[in-house]
Amino acid sequence: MPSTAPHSHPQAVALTDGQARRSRRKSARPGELLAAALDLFVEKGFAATRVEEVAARAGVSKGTLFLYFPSKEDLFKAVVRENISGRFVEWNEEFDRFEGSTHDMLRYCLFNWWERLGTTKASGIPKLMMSEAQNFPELASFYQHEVIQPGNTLIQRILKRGVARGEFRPMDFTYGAYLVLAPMLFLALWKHSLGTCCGDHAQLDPQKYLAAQLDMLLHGFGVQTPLMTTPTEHTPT
Amino acid sequence: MPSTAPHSHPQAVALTDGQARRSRRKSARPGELLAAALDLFVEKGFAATRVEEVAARAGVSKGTLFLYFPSKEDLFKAVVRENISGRFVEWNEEFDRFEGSTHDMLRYCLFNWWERLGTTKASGIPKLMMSEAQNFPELASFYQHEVIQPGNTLIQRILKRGVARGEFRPMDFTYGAYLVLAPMLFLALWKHSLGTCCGDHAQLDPQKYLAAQLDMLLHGFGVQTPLMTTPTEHTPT
Amino acid sequence: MPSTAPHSHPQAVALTDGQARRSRRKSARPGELLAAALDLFVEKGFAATRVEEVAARAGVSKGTLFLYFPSKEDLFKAVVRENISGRFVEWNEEFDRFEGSTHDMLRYCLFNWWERLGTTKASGIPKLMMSEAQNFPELASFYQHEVIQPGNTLIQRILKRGVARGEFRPMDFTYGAYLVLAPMLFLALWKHSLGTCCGDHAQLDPQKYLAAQLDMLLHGFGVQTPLMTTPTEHTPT
Amino acid sequence: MPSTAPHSHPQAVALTDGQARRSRRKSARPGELLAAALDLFVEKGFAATRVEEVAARAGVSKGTLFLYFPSKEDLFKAVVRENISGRFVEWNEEFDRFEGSTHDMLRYCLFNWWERLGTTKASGIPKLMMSEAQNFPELASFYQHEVIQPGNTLIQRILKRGVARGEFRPMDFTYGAYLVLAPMLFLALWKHSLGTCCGDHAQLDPQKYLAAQLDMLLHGFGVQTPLMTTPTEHTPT
DNA sequence: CATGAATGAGTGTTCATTCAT
DNA sequence: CATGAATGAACACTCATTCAT
Repeated sequence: MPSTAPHSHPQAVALTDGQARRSRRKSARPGELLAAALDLFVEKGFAATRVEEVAARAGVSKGTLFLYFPSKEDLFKAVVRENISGRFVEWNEEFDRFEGSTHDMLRYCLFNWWERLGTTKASGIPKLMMSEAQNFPELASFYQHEVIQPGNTLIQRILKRGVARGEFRPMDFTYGAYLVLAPMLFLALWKHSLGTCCGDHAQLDPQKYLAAQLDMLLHGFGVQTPLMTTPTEHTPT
Repeated sequence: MPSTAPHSHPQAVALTDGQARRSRRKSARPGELLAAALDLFVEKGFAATRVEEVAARAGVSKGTLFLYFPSKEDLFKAVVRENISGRFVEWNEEFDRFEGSTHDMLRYCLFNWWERLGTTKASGIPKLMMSEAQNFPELASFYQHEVIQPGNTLIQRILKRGVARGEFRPMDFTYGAYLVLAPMLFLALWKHSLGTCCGDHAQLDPQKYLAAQLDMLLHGFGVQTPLMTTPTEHTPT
Repeated sequence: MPSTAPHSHPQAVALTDGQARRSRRKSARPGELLAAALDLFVEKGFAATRVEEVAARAGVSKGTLFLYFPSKEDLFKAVVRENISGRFVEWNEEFDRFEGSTHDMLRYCLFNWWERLGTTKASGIPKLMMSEAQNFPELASFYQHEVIQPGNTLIQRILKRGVARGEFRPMDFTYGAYLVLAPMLFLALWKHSLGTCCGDHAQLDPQKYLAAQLDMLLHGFGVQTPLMTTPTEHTPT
Repeated sequence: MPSTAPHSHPQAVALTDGQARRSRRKSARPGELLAAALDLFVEKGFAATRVEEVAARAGVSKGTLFLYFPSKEDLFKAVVRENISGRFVEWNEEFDRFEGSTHDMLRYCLFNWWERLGTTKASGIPKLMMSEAQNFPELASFYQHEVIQPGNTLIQRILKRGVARGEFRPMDFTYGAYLVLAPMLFLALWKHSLGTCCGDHAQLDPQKYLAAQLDMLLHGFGVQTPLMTTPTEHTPT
C-alpha cells in the first residue's frame, strides 16, 4: 500500500481552546448529528430511530456517527443534554420584570411557553424523557434536576406572588405547581403521541386547551361569581 | 367470588370431580398470560417485551401464547381490555347509581380511580401508550377508541351533571374533560417514569396531589368565596 | 380416574379379510382424510398444506389424523398411492376394441384423457409428483413404474399400430411416446401452476391446445399436402 | 472477457493498484450469492431454501445477503434475471442475424437452448416455478412476464418467419409456440424430477429426445413426402 | 478523518407432532 | 378411539456496531 493515504492530516489540528468555538472549526458534524438525532428521536422514538437514518439526515456516513458518539445511547444522552440548557435564567428575569396582575402572568406564562417551546421540536423532549426514563436513569435524574425542578420553582414563584398579592388563595405550592405543569406537559405529550396518529377525535387545539386550562386554574369548575379578568396586552400573538 | 373470576389463580381451583364438567375448567392460561404481559409491557414497553418472555413468565411455551392470542398486538389489546376498557361499563353504572353532589362524585372519581387503577400495574398502561403510539398506530387507534373516548365521555357525563344541577359553571365539555384527565394521566405517567428513578425529590404523594387537584378543579386558584363542599363518606383511604 | 374410559372398544374389530371392503367398516376416516388431503395437496402443494386443515376438511381433529397416518409424509404417500391405481387395464382394453384409423385413435386418446382425468382433481397429481419427486424418491420410483411406464407403453402401442397400418412414419417409439405425453403433462402441469395465478395471458384453452397438439403430431409445422383427417364420431363432447 | 463480467470469480481480479479505481472493484458478492442461490433453489425449492444457507454457501453472513437483495423473493427474481430473462435480448439478436432456413433455425434453437440452459443448473428453474407458483403468486406473475411471455414471443417470431417464408403451414401462433415450448419444458422438468431419482428406466437422452421432437415438429407422425431439410453447420454438438 | 461493507444476535410467528385425558 | 392443548424448532428479516481501507 504505497502512498495510499491521500490527504491525511494525522497530526490533528490541536484545538487550543477546548470548547468555546467548537461549532465552526473543522467540521460541524457533531452539531448536525445532534440536530438530526433530535428530529428523529422526537419523531419516532429512541428505539425506532435507526442510526443510519440519523447519519443520512446529517449528511454523513454511519461510520462517522460512531466516530463522534460511541453508541446510540450516548447519542441520545448528548441530544437531551444539548437541548435542555438553561432557559430558566431568562424566564426568571422575565418574571422579575413583570408588572401586571398574577392572573395575567399566568396567562402569559402558559401561552408563551407553548409558543416558544410547544411549537418547536423541543416539545418532543418531555415525551422522549418519559419514554426512556427507566432506561436512562442517570439522564432522568439529570432532567429532574435541570428541568423539572427549575420549572416547578418558577411556577411556584408565580403562585407565591399571586398569594402574596392577595390574588390567589393560600395553597400547597409544591402541588400547586404540579397542577399547572401537568396540563402543559400533557399538551406536549399528547402532541407527540396520540395526537399524531388518530387524526379525527384525537386533535386538541392548543389555544383552546390552554384557555380552558387557564380559566379552570383561576376559577375552577365550581359555581362562583365570575371574575372579570380582562385580557391584557400580554396576551400572545 | 365464584370460580368464574377472570384472574382466578390456578392453584385455587381445586377440581373435586375429575371429568364431568371439563367444558368449563379449561386452563387458567389466558389469565396468567395477561398478567405476565401486563407486568412486562409496563416494565419494559411494548416493543422491548419479547413474547417468549411473557410466555415464560406465565409458565408456558411461546407456542402456547399464540394459541390464545393471535399476535403480540392482540395480546396487548387483551391486556388493555382486561384492565381498563372492560371496566367502563361498571364505571358508568356507578355513575348512574350515584346520588350525592357532583362535587362528591368528582372526588369519588379521582380517589377511586387512583385506588383501583393507579396503585396497580395497570397504571403503567397510559405511559406505555404514550411511548409506543407513534410506532404502533394500530394500537394507538385502538387505545383512542377503547380508552380515551370512553374515559372522556365518562368525565363529560360528570361535568354535564354538575352543570345541569347548577353545581358547575357552563363550560366546553370536551376540553373540560381533558382538564380533569390530564392531571390523572400525569400522575400515572410520573409514577412510571421520573418517579421510578429519581428517588428523592421526584416523589409525588398521590393523595395530596389528588386532593390539590380536586380543590383546584372545584375552586381554582383565584380568591373567591369558599364553597361548602362537605367531604362525604365516599372519600377513600 | 374411575370409569373414565367411556365407549372404549379396545379389542379392535379384527378385520378378517384384509383389504377388500375396508371402505365401510368402522369409520370411513382414512378415506375421508385421503380425499381431503388430495384436494389440499393439489390445491396448495405439500409443504403449504397444513395437516390441521386436512383434518378439519375431513371433519376430524388433528390428533385423529396422526392416529391413521404416522406423519404428514406418510399421508402424502398414501394419497398418491390411493389415486394412481390401474386405469391402464381399462385403457388397454379400449385400445384393443378400437376399430377406426390410428389418427382417430390418437385424437380420441388425447381428448378423452383430458376429459376423464384432466378435468378432475387427479390432474393435480403429476404436478405433485414433479414437485416432490426429490423428497420422496421411493414414491417417484413407484410413480415411474406404475404410471409413466404404462402410459408410455400404451402410447407406444398406438404409435406402433399407426406405423403397422402405414398411417405413421417409422420412428423411435420410446421417444415418440414421450412426445405425445409431454404436451399432455404440460397441460396438466400448467393448469395447476402458472395457470392458476396469472389470470389473463396465462390461460390455455385445453380444447384448442389439444387440437393444435393433435394437428402438429400428425402433420408437423412443415409445408406438406394437408391430410384429409375427417373428424369422426369419436370426437369427444 | 473484460473484468466487467458479472460472474467474475473473486480470486481472479488481482488488483494491481490498491486504491485509485476502487469505484469499480466492489466485491464479487452478488455474483457468488446468485450462484449459491441458483444451486440451492434448484436443489431444494424456493420455500425450502433458507437464506442463511445461501449466504453460507456464498461465504458471507446472512446480513450481507440482505445488503444486496432486499428480500428472499428479490433474490429469486435476480437469479431468474441473471440466468434467463436477461438473455432474451441476446437471443432476439441471434434471431435477427440468422440467415438460414427456418427449419435450421428451429433446430438451432432447440439444441442451443439445451446446451446453454438445459445442461446448466438454470434448467431447474422451470420446475421450481411450477412447484412454487401457487404459493408465491408474486413470483409466478414475475415469471410469467419476464420468462414465459418473452419466450413465447421469441418462438412465435420463429414460427411466423417460417410461415412468411412459406416453410411452415399457417397456424395459431399462440398455441403453436406452446407446442414448441412444452417438450422443452418437459425435458427440463423431467431432468429435475423423475429423472433424478429413478436411475434406470427414467433416463431420457436429451439429444435423441430433441431430435425426435424436431422431427415431429417439422413433419408430424403422419405419412407424407419427406422434407428435404438439409442439416446445416448450425447443428450443435 | 471518513467510509460503507460486513456482521450476527435477536424476534414474531407457524406448524408438525405429542400425549394426557 | 378421539380429542385438542401444549410444545419448540425453524425462519425471514433488522440494525447497532466494527474495521479495513
